[in-house]
Amino acid sequence: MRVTEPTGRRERKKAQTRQSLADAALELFLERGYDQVGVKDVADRADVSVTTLFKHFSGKEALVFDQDDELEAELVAAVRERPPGRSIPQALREHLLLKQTQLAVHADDPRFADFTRLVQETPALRDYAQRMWMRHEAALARVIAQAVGAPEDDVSCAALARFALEARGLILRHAEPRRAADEAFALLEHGWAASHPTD
Amino acid sequence: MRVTEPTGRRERKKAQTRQSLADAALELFLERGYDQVGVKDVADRADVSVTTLFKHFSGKEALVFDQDDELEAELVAAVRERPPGRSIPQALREHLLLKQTQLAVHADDPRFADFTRLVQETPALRDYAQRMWMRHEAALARVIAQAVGAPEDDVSCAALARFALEARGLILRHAEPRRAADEAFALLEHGWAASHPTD
DNA sequence: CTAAATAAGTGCAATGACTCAACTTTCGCA
DNA sequence: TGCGAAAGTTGAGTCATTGCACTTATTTAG
Repeated sequence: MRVTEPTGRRERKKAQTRQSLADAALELFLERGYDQVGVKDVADRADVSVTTLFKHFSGKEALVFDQDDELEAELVAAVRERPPGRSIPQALREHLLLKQTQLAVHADDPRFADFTRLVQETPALRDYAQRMWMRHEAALARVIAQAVGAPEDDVSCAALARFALEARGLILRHAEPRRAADEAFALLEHGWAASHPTD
Repeated sequence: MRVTEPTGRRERKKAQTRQSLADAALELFLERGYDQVGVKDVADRADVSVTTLFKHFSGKEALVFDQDDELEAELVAAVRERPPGRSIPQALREHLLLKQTQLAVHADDPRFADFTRLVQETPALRDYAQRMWMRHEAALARVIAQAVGAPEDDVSCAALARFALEARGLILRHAEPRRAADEAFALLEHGWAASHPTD
């Protein structure tokens, strides 16, 4: 009964069909556009049944985003392991910008460029991505509270967490992300500094 | 060709069926719970066809919320007609709290209490209500920008608008709304004061 | 006052995402 | 080897939402 190491052919096959589905989905969405592709089409191209598709992914939108856990870990790390002298809002601003820049860096990879364009141009996916980030609001609030020694359910920490994540949407839609981030976070940094001068 | 006064049997009938639908929906949702009621059931009780239902309401969730325009007007007014000496974040905090308190005031009306409980306990409705507020983000951002003489698309104004509306969700889920509002808005008030000392 | 324009409402079929129940196949492991 | 769990399948079904063709009532222009 091993806990680590997935071990086995079975798991590999499972991972493989999952991957086939994700690949098929991305291909089709890029070819025809998200709304022009049915769940059925994706399942067909991956050569599995629709039911199987839903055993692997919680919904149509999830076919495109395979991150989630990673995302939360990075977010928490950005706060917990921020360099000394950098405030929490600053650390969050930099983290969000970094994630944006990562996209720009891969801009030469046409796959990546097309993918981001797809997400930005499809309302359903844009919204899903935002909710995906918001899903980690609680975790972020918790780590902030820990960092400043506040109670777990402290409202200002929860507020900072939500506002910072929400700021991502603001940054995304603006042509000049850096400037947008600075202006949006100015609000949070000053406000936060007023009650937590040292963090 | 009259512009004011809707005048006419047609409009009256239309308003009536709309009302029947809203009433039927609320009754059924309270009786059985939102998810246990189909759109068909609502249409049947109001004695209209499903197609007609969708001519009156944009979706199932909309059956419960008949406000929207009013909401935006009040929000804009709260900023534009704020008493002298009160900052914009303060005005918004008070406005949101007022809307909360309005519910508490009607707490003796069992209809109202049940209604709010229904909304809070049904994820689909909770989310819809939040999106309903967020729909006025742009309008709020615009009126804030006007109030401080900033360009229409100023990022700090957009940020304040979004954060303030988003704060509503935070306030809602806390047991002590007043305190939650104070803590969440402290962030915004201090941050805003730093760059707009006089508003 | 009547006829044409307009708008409300109906019935029905279709689509598309998602679920369920009852299997069959395929591994992993004792 | 052989059993049980996990992966996958099939097929039918639910539910919100939309499009289409049609009827009926109400306006309104002439």
